[in-house]
Parts: sequence; structure tokens; C-alpha cells
Amino acid sequence: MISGISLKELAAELNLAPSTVSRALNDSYEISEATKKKVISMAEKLNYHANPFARSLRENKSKTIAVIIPERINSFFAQVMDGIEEIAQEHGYHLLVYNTHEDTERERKIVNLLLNGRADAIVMSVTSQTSDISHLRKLHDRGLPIIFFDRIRAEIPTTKFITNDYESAYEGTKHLIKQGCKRIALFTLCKDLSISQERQRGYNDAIKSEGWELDPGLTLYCSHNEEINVKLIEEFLQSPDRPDGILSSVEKLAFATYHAVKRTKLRIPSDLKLISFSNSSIAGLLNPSLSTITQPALSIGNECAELLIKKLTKPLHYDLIDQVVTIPSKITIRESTLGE
Amino acid sequence: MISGISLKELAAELNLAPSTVSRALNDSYEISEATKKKVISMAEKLNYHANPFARSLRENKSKTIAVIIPERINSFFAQVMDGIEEIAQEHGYHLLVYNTHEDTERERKIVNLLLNGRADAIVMSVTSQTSDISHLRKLHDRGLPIIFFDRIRAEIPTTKFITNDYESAYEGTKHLIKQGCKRIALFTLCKDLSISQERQRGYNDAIKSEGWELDPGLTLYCSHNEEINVKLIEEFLQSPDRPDGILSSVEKLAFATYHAVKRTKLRIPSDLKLISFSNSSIAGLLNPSLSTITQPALSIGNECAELLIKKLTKPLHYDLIDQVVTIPSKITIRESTLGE
DNA sequence: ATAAAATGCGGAAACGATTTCGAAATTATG
DNA sequence: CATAATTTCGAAATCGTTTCCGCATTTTAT
Repeated sequence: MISGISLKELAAELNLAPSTVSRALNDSYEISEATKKKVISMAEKLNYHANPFARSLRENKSKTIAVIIPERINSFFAQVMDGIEEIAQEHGYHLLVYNTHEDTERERKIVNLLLNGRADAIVMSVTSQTSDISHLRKLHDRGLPIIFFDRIRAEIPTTKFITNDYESAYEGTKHLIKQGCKRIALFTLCKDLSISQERQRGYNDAIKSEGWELDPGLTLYCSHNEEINVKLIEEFLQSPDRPDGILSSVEKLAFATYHAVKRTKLRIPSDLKLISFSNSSIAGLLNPSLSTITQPALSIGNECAELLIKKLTKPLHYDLIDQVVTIPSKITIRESTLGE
Repeated sequence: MISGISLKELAAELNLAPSTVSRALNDSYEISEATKKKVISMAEKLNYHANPFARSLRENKSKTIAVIIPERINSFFAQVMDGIEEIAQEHGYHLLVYNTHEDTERERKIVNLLLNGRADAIVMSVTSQTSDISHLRKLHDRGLPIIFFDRIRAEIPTTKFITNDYESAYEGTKHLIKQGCKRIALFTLCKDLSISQERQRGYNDAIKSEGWELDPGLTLYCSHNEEINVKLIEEFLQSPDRPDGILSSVEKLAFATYHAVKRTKLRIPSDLKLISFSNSSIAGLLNPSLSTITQPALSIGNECAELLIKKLTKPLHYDLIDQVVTIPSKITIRESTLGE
């Protein structure tokens, strides 16, 4: 990389002091309009670009936000990313992106990497297996602004953005009941995750609201391995006390269910109704089309970034207070939960 | 952010010179094992983290690679990103990610932003509408290592990674013919894109290889707007000289076709066979399941990153020579192209 | 007319690391 | 034992900005 011209060289070319040029380019009130114009046009002409590292070093900020997600091939996280980037670009912020692949150890390493100040702040969704949060605590203790979304950790006192997991799961379950389901299963990933727990609560309360008894056997804990999940679900569906309705807490488990169903004699929605949390645009293309609970991914991304940037640019006026902000999901009924 | 301890302070704590401490931490041969140990343990104890900007400023490199993609909610690009990140993480590189949203103006802005050296190199896939490439040329002329993948620009003399677009399109078309199709259409996005042209060539040659005449009316140029595409495709399918086979150059046009078909009396594959370039894992879930040409996304990402990092770490031994590296796609036949 | 304030700019320090050059201290060599 | 060679470390320059302080000169206030 042929490094461009420096501020000092630009100043020399103009017969001005570097300090003056710097101030002119930063539109300081101390500099006359005449010199400002001269400086700016010469900077244009010589193709001057301020060195971001010199500036970061001096100002102790990087104009960079780190985003940590558990997986990339997931329409929800991709949409959140788009939402974050939209706001970040507006304010001249850059995005460092890290994918943990649902691996806690990887998450720990990445977080530790960010301890050196490479990013001004962090937006993250934790790994589903994260139990030890000392690495997150260390970040927060160091004063690095951090915001969680979706997969949050309540123990870290900061602002978190989620959707109305409880209500959505409750509504989804209620919908299945209304469509005639008697034995409703919940497919989920991990019992430790806050959102999983909330969705489970919503599911539980919906079941109990009917005066039915909760059957722990109807909650299926799946893995991150597609193959294994399909097999697991297939076995579940072949068992004598198979469910006749499923609330899937995660998009990919709904897909796995479609795969599993193909291997059985069961048909959706006649034998089995299915509704799932999902942000995939192709839900309507599946056969039958999939009823979904769609999370407000773009809004979540936008709000995360907006709050963070406010905090970064006006630290005295904004704070990442310890609260959970909820943005509601939208339920879309399609064929997969059609009643008789 | 409570800024951590600096090298100088660490040195003071150890009663050593900053230079010594720096060398010790960088495992220089000039420092005795004894002092190295002392320094390292004290660094651990005081939680020392080198300031990346000071280092970048001094060394004139950022350990950062910028990745520019036209869209994020796309399994192909997401997989490539994963492939790049995998290698980058191995070598301690960070990823700045930018989404152009298929907007040339946005691409231009982002590229110009990178002119200041924030990233050591760039991996990118251009916007489908990019015609003026002066911004890309400027990057390259400045000596910033840049690699293209998939959506490449031949005019910039550097290494590019693509799949065997011509052969895949040829094979895909041939497959449709073998399954009995007589009027085969090509759905594509943009005639300016190199990959579109290659795929068109493959399609053309396959048609001609049968001794058939090319019908320009059978190539459908679509937009980036889902709604419009569905309408366009629907009209096409309702027209008297509708096709009985479709080679879709882009995943989302295949999905749009499914949507459009739903609005007609046509059925896949009896009335209409469909095969598409796609990296989506749910191709097998569609009804009927979609025959696909799957690009080696992960490999492409891996190879981009590997070559780039070699070039960055050993600039004298590696060069981004002007060549196009081809990694073959894999065709998977499913129900959507089933013969009678 | 003189003091006070405002304007416009330059000099130099500072941010936190790496590295060149050189100087001690230690060990080896004749 | 004297000298050379090696090992181990320190002082200071450097990367490219921003900003604190200072100093003229001009404008405004008294």
C-alpha cells in the first residue's frame, strides 16, 4: 500500500503549520474561512486522507463497533446486522463482525481480543451454551459499552433488546390450541438461554391456561447439528405419544421438522400443525407454507446501533441503563397451522 | 472505556525501559529468558493489552481485512464470509464488513472510505449495477491488495475467485433438455455482470448444441425487487409461449418462481422444470424440492483469505497475479427437474 | 487614547507502540 | 591479562494526528 500524503506534508505544501491544517480540516472556529477553503481544496487536490490510526490513538476512539453473533447463515441475525450497519454507516461508524459459531470458547477468545480497545463498543448475542460469563463481566467492568440483543445475559447491567418472547410463545401456543391441537410440543435449543426460558414460560402458561397438565416429555431439546436434529425429531414423531402440534423456538428446527416429516407418514397440517419463530422470507414457499412468529430484526438492529452511538457521541447525556427493551414480534398464520 | 495500562507504565512497574518490555513481549532474541518471563507475568498480572492503534500507526498495518458484499441475507455470501473469517481468525486478522445493498453509489462511498488505510486489504463482490469502476481502479492503483470473488471485474488486474459458471450453466441447461424440456428460459439479474454473461454463454451453448435456435425472448432480466420479479415471472409463465424449463441464475429468482407458479395453474415439474444456482440449505424442503447448482462458497472464502494473508505476511513471495481461479460447483438433482 | 477582547495562526507536546543506534556488562579468545 | 565478541538492555526517534499554550495583530470597549 503506497501510503498517501500526511498532514505534515500537506501543511508544508500550503506553507502552514500542521496544527492550522488540522484545525481547518476539522472546521475549527479559530481558522478563517479563507484558509479553510485553501486547505480543503489543496487536500482534495493532493488526495489527502487522514490516517485513522493516528487519530484513533490520539482521540482514544476508533469509530468502530464490534458485532458478535452466534451464526451468520440465519436470516434473523443477518437482518439485525443490516439494521446495525444502516445506522452505523449514517454516523460514520465501521463494523467489525465476529461469528462465534455457537462456540463458547470462541466467544471468550473474541471478547478478550476486544479488550484492547479496537472497538468503541460491542453489540452481541451470546452463544447458546455460554454459562461462565466472566469474560463478559470483564468487558463491562472495563467500561466498554456493550449491548445485548436476543440472546441476552441479565447479569450484565446494561441495555438489552429482545422481542416479546413470552407473549409470542403464548400466542403461538394458543393459536395451535385454537386450531384443535391437543398435545403440543415445544422444540427448543437450550434451557439456559434467557429467551428459551421465556418462550418456554409462554408455552407453559398457554398450556396451563387450558387447565391441561404440563408434560415435560413434550419439550424437545435439540442440538446444533442438523442431521441429529432431524433424526431426533423423526423418532419423536414416530413415538406412540407423538405431538399433534409443535411450537418451534428456532427457525432451523422448523426446517428440520419438515425434513423429518418427509420420512414419516404424517402430514402437515392434518396430522401435525407447526408454527415457528422465523425470519426467513421463504416461509411462505414451504409446503405447506409455514406459520411464523417473525421477530423485528431490522428494528432491533437499528435500536441497538442508535442507542450505542448516542452513548458514544454524547456519553454524558445517555447511559446504557440496566433494562430490557422489548419490540413485539408479528405472527403470520399460514397453511402449516390450518384447522380442519 | 477505562483505558488500560500502557507499555510505559508496565515498564516503570518492572524497572525496565519500554523498549525492553516491547521486545520481551514480542519475543525478541535480544532479551534474556529471565526478563521475558518477568515481563510476561507482570503483563498478565496488570492485564496489559497493547494498543492496536499505536501499533498500526507505527507498523503501518492494521491486521484488518475489509469485506464488501452486495447483500447479507443470501446464503452464498454468508457462507463465503464464514470461509473468510475462518482463515482470518486463524491468523489474527479482523474483518470489517460492508453491505452495499446492490447500490453502486454506496459501493463507491465505502470503497473511498477504505482509501485511508483502515484495512490492509479488501475482498469484494461487486454490485450488479457497477459500470463505472474508477473507484476500484483507484484502490488498486494505490497498491491496496484487493481480491474479487463471484461478482468480479476483469479490468482490475488481480486474482479473482469464481465457480465454473459457464460449465455449470451448460450442464444445468443440458440436464433440463435431457428431462424433456423444449423451451428453456434463463432467469438472470443483469447483463453487465461477468458471471451473468458466463452463465448466459453456458446456457446459449447448451441450447445451440442441440441445433436449436436461440430465442432472446427466453432470457428474462429481473430486478432486485421481489414483488416486481414475482409479477414479471407470473406474466411470463402465463404468456402463450411460456417456457417449459427454467435455469435460474440466482437463488432468489428461483424462490420468486415458486411464488409465481403458485398463482398459476402450472405445476412443477410436470408443466415446468426448474433448476437454480443456490446455496440455500432449504432447497430440499421446497415443494417440489429444488434442483440446484451449489457454489463452493466456503472454499471460495477460504481461498480468498488464504491468498490475501499470504500476500500480506510475505509480500515478496506472493503476488495477486491477474488470474481467475475457478472452483467447480456441484449440481444436485431433486424433484423440480424430474422427467415424466 | 488606552485597555480589553477577539481573531488567526504557529510551536511543541502528547497519544502508545516499535525500532535504530549505541552503550554497558558479561563472556570468550589469543 | 588485555582485547574482542557477545549478550542484554536503554535512550530517543518515529508513525500522523490533535490540542494546549503562546503570540502577534486587529477589533471592540471604556
